[in-house]
Amino acid sequence: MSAEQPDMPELKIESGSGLQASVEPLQLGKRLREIRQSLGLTLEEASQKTGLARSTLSKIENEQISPTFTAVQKLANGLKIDIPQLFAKPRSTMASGRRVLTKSGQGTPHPTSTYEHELLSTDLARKKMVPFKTRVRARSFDDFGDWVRHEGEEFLLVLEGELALYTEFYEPVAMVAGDSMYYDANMGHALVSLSQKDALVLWVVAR
Amino acid sequence: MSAEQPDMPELKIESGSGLQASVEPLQLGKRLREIRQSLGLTLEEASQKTGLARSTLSKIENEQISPTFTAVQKLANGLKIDIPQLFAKPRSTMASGRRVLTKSGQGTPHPTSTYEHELLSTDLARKKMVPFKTRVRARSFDDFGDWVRHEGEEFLLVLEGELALYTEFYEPVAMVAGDSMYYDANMGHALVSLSQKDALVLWVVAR
DNA sequence: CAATAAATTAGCATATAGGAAATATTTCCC
DNA sequence: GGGAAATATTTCCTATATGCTAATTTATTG
Repeated sequence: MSAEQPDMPELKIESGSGLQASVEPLQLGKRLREIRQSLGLTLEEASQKTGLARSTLSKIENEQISPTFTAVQKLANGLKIDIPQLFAKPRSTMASGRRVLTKSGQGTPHPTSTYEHELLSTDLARKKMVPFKTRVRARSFDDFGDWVRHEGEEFLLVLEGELALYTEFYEPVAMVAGDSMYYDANMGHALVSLSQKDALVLWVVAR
Repeated sequence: MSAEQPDMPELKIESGSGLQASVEPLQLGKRLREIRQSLGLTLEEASQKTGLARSTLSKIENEQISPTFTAVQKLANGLKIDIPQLFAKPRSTMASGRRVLTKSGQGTPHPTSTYEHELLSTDLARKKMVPFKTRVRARSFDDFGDWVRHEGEEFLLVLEGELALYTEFYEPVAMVAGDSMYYDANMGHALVSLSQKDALVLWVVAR
């Protein structure tokens, strides 16, 4: 990490987690039981599939023991589930019909020395994407202390003006309104306005 | 699924996963060491933060023992990482410095009876997001046979004109240039131009 | 090269997980 | 309801993870 002027300083672009410090009990046992039962398996069958003893499975499900990592691997392997999924919180039936409107100019402001961000759809948590409009104040690459770099992929659409996109591994490229760019955000990147007026862009980030 | 006029018929919107059956070794020890070192912690410091003995940490990192799940919890807790992340594979395509520019109007056309899509960044595979500009030809909700519905989440920004966004669980809402909307795409949705000229929007979908 | 810090290993004590079999509980059929 | 089969839980023993202390090895640094 470096980025003197990160796109979004305090805004952690994280996956679907939302809160992270939430010390949830994470009841592995209950979780496992749900999975096993949803597969229609008895302890005996699960035992055969995983190579773990019936009794061990029972104890794990009842939270009487804390399984070893190798045991967890056997579980995941035998029941055809991947480990992150095992620990991911019970995915709140991600159906939902969420919807949030942001009227023009009514986003959440987030100014920096080089960019002037307007975060969109901020009152929706657990988004896969983070959209924001940005007015590019920078007029030279030197306005940035270092490359901006972060996890994920980024889509950029120029809304107004003219600008140059600097990227770590390519020559700078000029862009005008209507042009768009898709790039890996861990590659250093930075925008510089070329027009008299600040260029305006739409940015969408996905982790 | 229903959608007589799906946003993007043949285009599979997939995440960055790609293969899934890859039976990776999942070397927890190595992973943990990376994390600890990237935090600039010594074993002793990590020990204090996690409550696990120095020697135990060493053994775990060197894969001499298979940590208990409670140990893993202490690890995750003490080092401020969440468990799924601990087990997520080291993201293969992680590095990469992909970049693709689409000049205004140079996207891939994809017309339907209600929408006129221009797909952006099409020559980049395995994207987390699928961006496209769309000219909304529909002038009435009846122009659609049924709701458009698909996996994932969708971000919508109105670029030109005026339109109404119909969604399954809400009243229709009018939007003008600059307005944006974020919604779950499995909720039925459809756009209808209200202005004389067709409205123009930017759409970004993430699975 | 010396001095120091950090990491690995060893040995031992203890807590706890894992496996096999006994016991308890539930399910289901008559 | 009773009894048998299936399923789950508990018991007991062994294997192993964890903590502690300390010794040894391996970086780091001046």
